[in-house]
Amino acid sequence: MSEQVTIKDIARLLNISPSTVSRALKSSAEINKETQRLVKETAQRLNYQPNMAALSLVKAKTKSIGVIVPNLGYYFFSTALQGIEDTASKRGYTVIASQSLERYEREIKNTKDMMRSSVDGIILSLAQHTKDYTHIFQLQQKGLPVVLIDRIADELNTSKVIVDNMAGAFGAVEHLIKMGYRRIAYLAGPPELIISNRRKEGYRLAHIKYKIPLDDALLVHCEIDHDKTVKEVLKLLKLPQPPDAIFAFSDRLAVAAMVAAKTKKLRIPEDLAIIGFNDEPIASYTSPSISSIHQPIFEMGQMAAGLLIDQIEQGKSFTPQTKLYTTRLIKRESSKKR
Amino acid sequence: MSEQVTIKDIARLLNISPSTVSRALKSSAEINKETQRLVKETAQRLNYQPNMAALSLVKAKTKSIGVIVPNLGYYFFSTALQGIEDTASKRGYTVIASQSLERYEREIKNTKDMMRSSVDGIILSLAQHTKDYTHIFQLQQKGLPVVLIDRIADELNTSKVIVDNMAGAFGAVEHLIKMGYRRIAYLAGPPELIISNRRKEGYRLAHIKYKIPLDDALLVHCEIDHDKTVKEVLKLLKLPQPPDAIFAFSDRLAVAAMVAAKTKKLRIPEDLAIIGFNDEPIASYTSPSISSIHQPIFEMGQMAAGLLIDQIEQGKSFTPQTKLYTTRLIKRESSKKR
DNA sequence: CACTGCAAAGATAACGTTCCCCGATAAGCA
DNA sequence: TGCTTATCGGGGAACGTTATCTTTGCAGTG
Repeated sequence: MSEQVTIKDIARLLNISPSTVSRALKSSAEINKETQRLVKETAQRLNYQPNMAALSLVKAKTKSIGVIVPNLGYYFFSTALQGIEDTASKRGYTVIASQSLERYEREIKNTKDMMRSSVDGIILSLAQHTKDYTHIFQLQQKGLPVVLIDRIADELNTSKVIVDNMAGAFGAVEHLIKMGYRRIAYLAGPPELIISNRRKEGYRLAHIKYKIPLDDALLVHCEIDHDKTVKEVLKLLKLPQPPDAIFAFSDRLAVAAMVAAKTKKLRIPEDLAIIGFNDEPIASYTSPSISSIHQPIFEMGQMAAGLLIDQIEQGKSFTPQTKLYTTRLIKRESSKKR
Repeated sequence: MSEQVTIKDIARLLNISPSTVSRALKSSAEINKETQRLVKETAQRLNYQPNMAALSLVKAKTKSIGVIVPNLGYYFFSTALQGIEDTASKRGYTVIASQSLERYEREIKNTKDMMRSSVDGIILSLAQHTKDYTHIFQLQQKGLPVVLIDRIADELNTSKVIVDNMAGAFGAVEHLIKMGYRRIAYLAGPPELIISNRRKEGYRLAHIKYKIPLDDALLVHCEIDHDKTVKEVLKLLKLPQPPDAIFAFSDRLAVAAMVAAKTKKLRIPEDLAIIGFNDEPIASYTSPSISSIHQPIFEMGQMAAGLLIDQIEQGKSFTPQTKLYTTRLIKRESSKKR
């Protein structure tokens, strides 16, 4: 139950004043080298740990950043969190993570909680249905830096870390086309999701480039829910002119598509090719394995934390930046040439 | 950039002393009802938020708890975290989550970081290879309550939240036996994992009860790694007397087993039945869907947080408790009668 | 009318740290 | 010798809150 050692304890022990100890510990120039050595040595010996609460109080900074993501169970977010933690810890910051569980109200509550625990800044990925941004404006009004990652909104003037969704989708669809598929469905995410819409744009452009007609019947929006998605895909497969390939918004949806196809006894990829997005581990666990679009998620997390901390430390002289990462096509069995 | 409102501001505005405001806000009995109303009202109006740093300083409590788990990408841990956040937030605590990524050194670093940010207590799930517990003893020596969840160690005298692994495994194997399978392999986790060993015990007992001979060749340990597991299962299937069923330590391993079986063109469950553990979503996404052992993960998280906070608030009068949850057998396609 | 008792609220110290301002000592300079 | 100037440290306030101790004012009592 050892009481925490404080600066005062060290001061008393060495018969110097607390101010001196404080300055010695941060290697201030106006303290004798010898004294500094002595102070640092005893601090070490007594296992002195600075009291963060006191520090926060006087500096009005907590050296902690908040992270709010839809769901840490998603591969994307738990991986991004690893990247965030990585640079945060390297730069001396603590991470407070929370999940909105895709619910707008929870996102609000989480931001409020973050403000209460007075983080120095927030990394946010919007919940599925968030379309009112007053909670974020409030943060900015309070002077709290915000960085958006992946699930961004154009209306917000913050730093943003994203992947080139349009190019990624274009590449996926182009790949399917080159492999000989012509009737390609897009299993989109919820219509509110800006990233899903960007991918739709890429899907569209690929069709235009290769002069393949677009068919609205092949565009279906799905909630991020396995069972509902399976049903949507079954409907798709019952069309008079069913698709011969599916480009899915995420690997999870791609898996659902595969399940649906299997219940209809379709062969993959011969009868139906599938490609997903994210390059989640699950994509390579299925049989056949699922082609996907890879994003550098860990690095994106690192970048988000870096941008946030830069802004925290530079203050209002910092101008929000948008970092766009490029994707990589991962070819697997589910999209082989037919 | 609105400066934070403090108790002093309210005091100045109402021409009363800060002490009065403080007491009024916490509804102290020795403050006039009318004054209390007034204070609370203006606090509300000015959107007063107590300064946590100041509070921590005077109370020597931070109202935050640390969570260290192997990987938030695992369904178990992200779900448990939801439960933890749920009761923590209900009881006024902030959660600081971090991942050891199954690495012992990271677990150490994380505990150190937690001590630095002076959390009031820690919920921990051990990394795969952790077998030296000095970092945990240090925490306890500092007077920091610790609760272990799922990945526990018998050597540690802390509260523990676990599932009855032995009974769960027994039920899984018994189910396979009742469905007509006789040569059941156990795809165990790493040998260090106590929960894997408990499940082995259940596996063993079921064999004894039903008088089925045990065969060491049917017991293989796997890292928590898809590809390696696939290889292990392929080896298993090449045995002179291959298994007709597999009980996997986790649903992830079960999925790997299924992939391996499919490359050998085995029919599931006719040629090889499979049952997993955890009842992860992935288990129902595969085709055929995978039977599994369900654990009340969210509730376990809630319980862990509850126990921890109880201990934090009761101090040393609290005696560590172990909460044992029961599992539930979820029957799906992969273990149908042959 | 003086005294007691009590309700209500003010004053002050304390938590651990930093930072600004000042004091002491000794060296350098004219 | 008397002055300035570094060099090195000390003193004390401040950050926002709570807890302990006092003070104030007023009603009730005999």
